[in-house]
Amino acid sequence: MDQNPRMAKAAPPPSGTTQDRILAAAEALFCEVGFAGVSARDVALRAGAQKALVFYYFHSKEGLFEAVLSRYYDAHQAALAEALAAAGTVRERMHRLVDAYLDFMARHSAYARLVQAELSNPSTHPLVEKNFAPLYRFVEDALGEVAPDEGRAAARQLFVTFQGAVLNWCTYAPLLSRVWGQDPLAAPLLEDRREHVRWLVDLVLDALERSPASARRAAPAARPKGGRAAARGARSRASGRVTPRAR
Amino acid sequence: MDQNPRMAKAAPPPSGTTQDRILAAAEALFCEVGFAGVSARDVALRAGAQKALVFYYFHSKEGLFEAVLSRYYDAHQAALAEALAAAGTVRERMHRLVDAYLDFMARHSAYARLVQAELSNPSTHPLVEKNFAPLYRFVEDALGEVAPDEGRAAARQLFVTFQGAVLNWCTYAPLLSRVWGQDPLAAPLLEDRREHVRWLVDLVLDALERSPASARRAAPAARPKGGRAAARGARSRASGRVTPRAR
DNA sequence: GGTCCATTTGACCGATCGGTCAAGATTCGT
DNA sequence: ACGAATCTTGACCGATCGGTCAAATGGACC
Repeated sequence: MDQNPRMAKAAPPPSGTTQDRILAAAEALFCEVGFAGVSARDVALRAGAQKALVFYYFHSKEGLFEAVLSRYYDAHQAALAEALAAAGTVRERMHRLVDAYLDFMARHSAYARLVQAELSNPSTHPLVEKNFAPLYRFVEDALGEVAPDEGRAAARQLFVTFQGAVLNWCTYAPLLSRVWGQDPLAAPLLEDRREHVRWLVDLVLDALERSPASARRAAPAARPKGGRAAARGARSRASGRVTPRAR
Repeated sequence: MDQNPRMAKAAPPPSGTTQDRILAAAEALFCEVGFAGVSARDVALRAGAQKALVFYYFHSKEGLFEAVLSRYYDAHQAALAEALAAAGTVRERMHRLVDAYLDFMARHSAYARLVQAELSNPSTHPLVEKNFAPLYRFVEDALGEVAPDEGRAAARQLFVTFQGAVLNWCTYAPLLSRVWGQDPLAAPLLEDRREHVRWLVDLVLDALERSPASARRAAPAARPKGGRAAARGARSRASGRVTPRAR
């Protein structure tokens, strides 16, 4: 009886402050079993701390979740910003963006699954939205360089498509792994995926370069037609911006 | 968390047997708040039944979840099968498949979100896998008509890409709706999405027809080259394996 | 010494959870 | 009409949940 060593404590050595250890434990646990599946007692146990300390430092379970989420989104946005910062042709920068996204998601697939999981929970997805919105605007700005505002190749369409092409490979990995008998996030299959997404990006960019007007065909009303990037830049407020566009 | 969705108790539609009413209530609740967020008491309350009846008919909460899941997957697979059944060129059938998928997911976006949510839960995703696997093989067989087995345009790559392009539009709808100020699942935006996915399908099919060899470039070994669908059918019937990898 | 303040502890609370049970009510074959 | 099988009820169980609290620690400054 007594304390069963079945629950991995993983970090009983006093690495970092108590607050950091709780945050790290919560991070791991939320990703493993989702928000509802984690109890404050579990978090404290893995952090080698007392349950009450969870509430002392983070006030509530939702506060803890929020802390974990924003830490992740910061890393997420930083990874994408770095990929977009360097110079190069539009095509090179798109490839870098998609590469960085794939690498980040493959490394943090549990986090990606967590976010997708909480999407269905109406009480927690305001938290997700708060982090998602600036990230979306950031990427949409980047896509606005190559894609029109409306029509069947609009920036928002490409965003969802490329985002889904990369993300679902990672979030569906546990399922696909069983169906295929191989891990989609391990070296051979992950590189296959990278090849595919790059191929897809090139396909779309070729089509956009070949006939930029036809891609916009489905858009009915003529729009005021200011500089597209300028209009878009004005829309995204100054606060959320991370990297000024270098072209 | 919040007790908003709990208050839906009185005036249960006397339609159907008690078992059906419980199943319908569970369906709605699981989609609203996920597996962990639903209690047997909630289900019984909404169904206008007694809590013990949930366990009488479905043995456990997981049994109830399994019943809900398989009912949904049956409808899902039926929708896709109908789209693939009719005759036509490969391109027409691919368009119909994607259309049917988009329509089904737009109508059942809550279900799509539920499935994605439970993907992160290792204790429930065997249940999801049991339903996902045959559906995957079914669609992969269809894709095998147009796509090679390996390389950057392999059937499995296209599956994840198109599936993600359609599905994420629906599962991310609550988030995108707030960012855009419009509902992605309502008429105007949903048709925009359909245009985009059709455009994307054409882009890929054109590329595959133009140079079927180059798409397969990354695949080194020459394969026996029997009828692709036949070989795939035999393979998937025989065992869980889909494609032996040579690299 | 003493005092202040952030940190830590362990016991405690009410509510809710999934699941069981024995006994009543209803339906049905005969 | 009668017993058997099926369905329904409400009370009940042990466990766990998020969250609180008063008291104990321990170091920093005077």
